[in-house]
Amino acid sequence: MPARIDLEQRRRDVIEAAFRLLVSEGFSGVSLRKVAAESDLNIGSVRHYFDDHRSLLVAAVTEVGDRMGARLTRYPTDALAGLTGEAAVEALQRRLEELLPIDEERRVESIVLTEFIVAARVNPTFRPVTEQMAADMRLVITDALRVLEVGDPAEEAERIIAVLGGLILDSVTPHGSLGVERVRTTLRAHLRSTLRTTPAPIDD
Amino acid sequence: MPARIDLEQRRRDVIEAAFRLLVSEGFSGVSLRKVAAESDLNIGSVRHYFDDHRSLLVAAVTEVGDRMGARLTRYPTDALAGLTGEAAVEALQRRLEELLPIDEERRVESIVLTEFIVAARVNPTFRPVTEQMAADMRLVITDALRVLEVGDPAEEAERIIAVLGGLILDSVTPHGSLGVERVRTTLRAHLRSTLRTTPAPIDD
DNA sequence: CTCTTTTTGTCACACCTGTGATACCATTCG
DNA sequence: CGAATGGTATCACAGGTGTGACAAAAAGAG
Repeated sequence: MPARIDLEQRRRDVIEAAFRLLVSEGFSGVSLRKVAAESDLNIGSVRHYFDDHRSLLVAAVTEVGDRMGARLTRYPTDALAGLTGEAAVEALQRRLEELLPIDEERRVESIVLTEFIVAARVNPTFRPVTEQMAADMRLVITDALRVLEVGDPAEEAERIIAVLGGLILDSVTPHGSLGVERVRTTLRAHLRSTLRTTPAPIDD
Repeated sequence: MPARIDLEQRRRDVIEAAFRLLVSEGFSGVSLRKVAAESDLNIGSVRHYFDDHRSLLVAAVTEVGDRMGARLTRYPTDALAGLTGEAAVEALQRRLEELLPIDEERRVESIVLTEFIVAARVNPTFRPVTEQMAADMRLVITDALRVLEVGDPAEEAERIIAVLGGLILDSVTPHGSLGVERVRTTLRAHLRSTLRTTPAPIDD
């Protein structure tokens, strides 16, 4: 059987093309014909690697989910044990910056993820992936805060998740001109306040 | 000339129908024919009140922008002057809850706004409105923090905006099962920390 | 070589979209 | 009354969509 073609690689290429379309045209711009053109393939070929339009999209959201999951677990939580003050802030900051659109690669993933999250509101097909991601994120952050001995880790994790989500949406979408530096410093400020570094200078 | 029909009211009805479609089917579900069906009108009538598909959407995003703007300026900022502690938290909380999807009306507006914000990333048509909204929000919150004599109001406003955005996205989208109560308490917790009420109970 | 299986390519179909161009109705004005 | 105008209703067209059904090509297996 002629299996010259690396099937997995081809699928990856097609998904990558879908990512580019997601970025440039948004969710509704990802049609089979456009994906075929973007990946320099015939629509017949694309349909050979993906049964459906739907299954292509599911593969795409799964891919971005996997990548985000990998970013989440890149740094072991145990390594946070014992850290305090600015060292704790920096360690946590490094972990969470993995999820922020601070470079082109992460920007693409953030956009793709955002498009799917919004699409999932109406299209239940994508919910398993987005819900799994949200659950993983909640768990990892909560655990990290617990190891760092933060009071009420669940509540503080909720706030951090909200901050992350807001920052991602703001910087990905062009309504606030929220630059990379601003995103990072805003996150850092929030982490400092969460970890109760800088003991609240009250000025009166 | 037979002007029996209240033109503005009709336009409002159509926009309301567009809102319902935005909620139930998302941005790409808002077609002229569907809007016509949803508003119990003929497509010819819809096109009589709105030249374009595009101009209908612009009218819709403008409407939601106006409503959000009204919510932002509902409470005068001056009324915050002199407030401290829990009173300040509650006052600010009440203002900001206007923007959160805490009831059905606000939920619809949040969804509509979210759909347009995401759409605006790729479709520059909607940017003027979304950018104006973001600017207004930034200004109002910054002013409020200034009146409440918070240090570095701009930076703290940025964080509050991020929290609001994240909470809205999380509660509107079904990936985290973030209930109304949880949204409110999370916001309140953040405002308490911003206004430095509850002087950080460290437990060791 | 032939056979088999993968990969590519092409039609056609039904459906939905926005839109241009109308016609028709109804009501108010002169 | 007639006429003008706001409102309603259709039709047709070009363009895009996913998909079913194929055929053609290409390359390893025997």
